[in-house]
Amino acid sequence: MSYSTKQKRSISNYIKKLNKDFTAKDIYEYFKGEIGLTTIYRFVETLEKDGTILRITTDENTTRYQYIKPCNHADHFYLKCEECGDLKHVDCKKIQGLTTHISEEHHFIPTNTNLIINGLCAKCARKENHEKEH
Amino acid sequence: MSYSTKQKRSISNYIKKLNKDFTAKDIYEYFKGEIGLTTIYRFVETLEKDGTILRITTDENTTRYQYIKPCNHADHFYLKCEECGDLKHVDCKKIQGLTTHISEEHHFIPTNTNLIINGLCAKCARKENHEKEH
DNA sequence: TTGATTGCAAACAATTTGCAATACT
DNA sequence: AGTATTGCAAATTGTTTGCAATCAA
Repeated sequence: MSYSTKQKRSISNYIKKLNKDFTAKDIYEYFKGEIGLTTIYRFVETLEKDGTILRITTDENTTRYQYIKPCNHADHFYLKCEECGDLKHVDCKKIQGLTTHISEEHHFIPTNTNLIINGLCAKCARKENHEKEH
Repeated sequence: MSYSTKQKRSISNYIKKLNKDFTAKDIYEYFKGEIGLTTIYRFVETLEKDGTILRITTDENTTRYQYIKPCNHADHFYLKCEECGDLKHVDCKKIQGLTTHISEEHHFIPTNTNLIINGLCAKCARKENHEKEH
């Protein structure tokens, strides 16, 4: 897709290359001084309506989006560290069959699936262990 | 569970009887003049950490919660209807093995797992079909 | 040239924090 | 009495709007 303005093209290219989810502010920081926040909020909104990007669930209070590659699915799997807040994306195909099966069983039409495993990431778990030793 | 203060008991009773999801402001409006917003935000946060309520996905930019009726295991598995807000609890043992596996793979120590499938429940799907016929 | 788009500044809304008053044990 | 909890006011953070300047066709 080709956009009419420099700003829109820049944002579009950036989020396509980016291999993780993002917030409006992430984009703003990247193009600091080049693109205004207002423009970003406005463009991101149209991208969402287009279906180009997807609004995803997190437990922050900021809106997170993710670019959807034409071939990939709308299911999100995360490991969320309660200590440092890190959100790790996990690719898992097995779970898809499972959720499809359960949905059918309940005559439920799924649109988007979120699996969030809350806990301690490897780094924070290690840190916590060190602290206990002293 | 019994809470030490009047405010906490009031909030707790309110959300248990309420059969839909809610925001901090919803509670505030209900107890207008009786309970301060700050108290609500603070209590709701501890309820979420407890696992008593669940933070759910919406496309508003406010945090929505839903009370979870007690169940014996720490893993939560839900079908969430985007139309009527209904939250159906599903019992599924297979998922436990799967999340354990994913966690180990990433040296992650899980505390609690949430799987939420968003979509249309049977009832709302049926209703939508009827509307299309006219 | 004319209409769409940008981006600053200000408005608005949700949430958090500091702190003094108050409630519980 | 002494600690935990409340709630106001103010601060912070995320998002939206009004509008004049700028860009694209």
